[in-house]
Amino acid sequence: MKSSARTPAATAPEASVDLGAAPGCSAAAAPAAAPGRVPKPRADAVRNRERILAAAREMLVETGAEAPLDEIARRAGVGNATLYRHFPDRSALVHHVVLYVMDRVTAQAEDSLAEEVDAFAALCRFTHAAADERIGALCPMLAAGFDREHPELLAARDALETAVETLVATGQRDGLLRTDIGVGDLMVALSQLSRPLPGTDCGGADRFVHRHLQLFLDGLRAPARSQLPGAAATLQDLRRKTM
Amino acid sequence: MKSSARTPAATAPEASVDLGAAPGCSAAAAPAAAPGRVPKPRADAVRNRERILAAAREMLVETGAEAPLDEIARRAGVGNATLYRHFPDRSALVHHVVLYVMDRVTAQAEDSLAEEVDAFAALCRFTHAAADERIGALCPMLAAGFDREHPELLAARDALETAVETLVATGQRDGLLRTDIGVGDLMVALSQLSRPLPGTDCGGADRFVHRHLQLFLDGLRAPARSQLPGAAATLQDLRRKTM
DNA sequence: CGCTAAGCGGGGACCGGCTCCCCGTTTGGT
DNA sequence: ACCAAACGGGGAGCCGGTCCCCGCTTAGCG
Repeated sequence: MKSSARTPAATAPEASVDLGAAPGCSAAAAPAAAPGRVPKPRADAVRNRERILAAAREMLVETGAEAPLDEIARRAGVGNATLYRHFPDRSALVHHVVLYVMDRVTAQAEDSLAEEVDAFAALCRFTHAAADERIGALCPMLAAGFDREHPELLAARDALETAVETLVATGQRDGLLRTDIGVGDLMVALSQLSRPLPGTDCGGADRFVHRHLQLFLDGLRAPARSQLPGAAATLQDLRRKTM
Repeated sequence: MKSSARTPAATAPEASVDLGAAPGCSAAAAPAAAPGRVPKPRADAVRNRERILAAAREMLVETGAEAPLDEIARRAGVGNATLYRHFPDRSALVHHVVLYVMDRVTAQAEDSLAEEVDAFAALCRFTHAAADERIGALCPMLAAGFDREHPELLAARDALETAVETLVATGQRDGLLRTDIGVGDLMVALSQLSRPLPGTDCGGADRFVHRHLQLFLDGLRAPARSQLPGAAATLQDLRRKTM
């Protein structure tokens, strides 16, 4: 691993999008140390928050971006009010889930390159790992409007992009990866192949995902077996449509 | 090409699901011949029916299985009442769209095998053609419950399956296609890769679909470049989850 | 050229599901 | 043991989709 803050977003309570550090009054009571820091998070509150986040990730992945919030709450084992207390609205929830997953995927990209024997092996490991993180299920949410311009999101995206870019470039430099493909090709195909097919509770399809990714990766190997139509998909191409 | 009624379903008005092919008698008068035969379809009625079907195919492909029917009507340039007059409910409409597309894809499979130089070339042609027919957009609808057991649908599915099965088997027999994959692998990956990514009006993504399919096909070529996890996906595997 | 009814179009009522709030109750923290 | 932060369930409000009703258009035919 090398850069990009990892662990924080994953588990830490971390102030919600909205609550800024506004309250100017501060010097007062015991719990609040810094100027206007929220007094304290209660133990079960943070636990519930994480349960909700986990359930939301599952539901969003299975059911899609328009999964009923009440159902997410039910699955998390909390009342719906609790969910709305932690995340003011749907987009806030999606926002945090997306950040969480992107962060983990970026970490996978960095770890893969650092730890695998060659760049192609790293690419394979990254690809399969990203699929396990259900990265494919996220694209619909990213595409579905919402927070396109949010700085946190942009930062996460950039981190992911550079990590994968490095992975691809290294593979091509070492002659292991065909040179007529771009980062965009990898990311789009990865998203598509790992997308859960609706209707199934991602129960059986999963068995196949890794097979198909492996087949795709075989097609990516260095001696190109065919000439591809169109031009390599760059990051700009993605940006214009996916984000 | 070899079997399976083709052209009829494509353009002909073709009796709706409900009205059976009862006409045993024929000799009688001009409009109403047999007991309760519909007198006649009016010219603009059949034209509207086709406009609706075409618009529905577009919308279902772009927006997904839950596209608003009123919007389909609007795009077809007819009133919503007209749509409901032709297709009593959503599932009837979807039913016809699915049949139409499956029929065309089956035809592509048969033609490809008959006309291409070798089985792998046939497989490539079929795959790209099926993507152009937006077969990927259909799976969600098939999965979304509805008419799983309808005989017309089962027949269409069987026809498609045998056609593709032949394609794959021939390729494997001739040593052009790796033998550790099954029809299911091809169909699922094809569906996934050709699925429109939501949010985009399938405008830009299309450019990439064929690139990625080609990459996947390269991975399918005969000297297998890796060992695949899991077992080849058979038709039974698909049946249990996709239909 | 005019008749007849099949077909058309738009507006609106019904309905189901999702969002979000309110208030009595529980529970963690000191 | 106290207090307030947090919880949970129930329900009002709302939005969007489905489907029907009625006056108008127009194809088909003598």
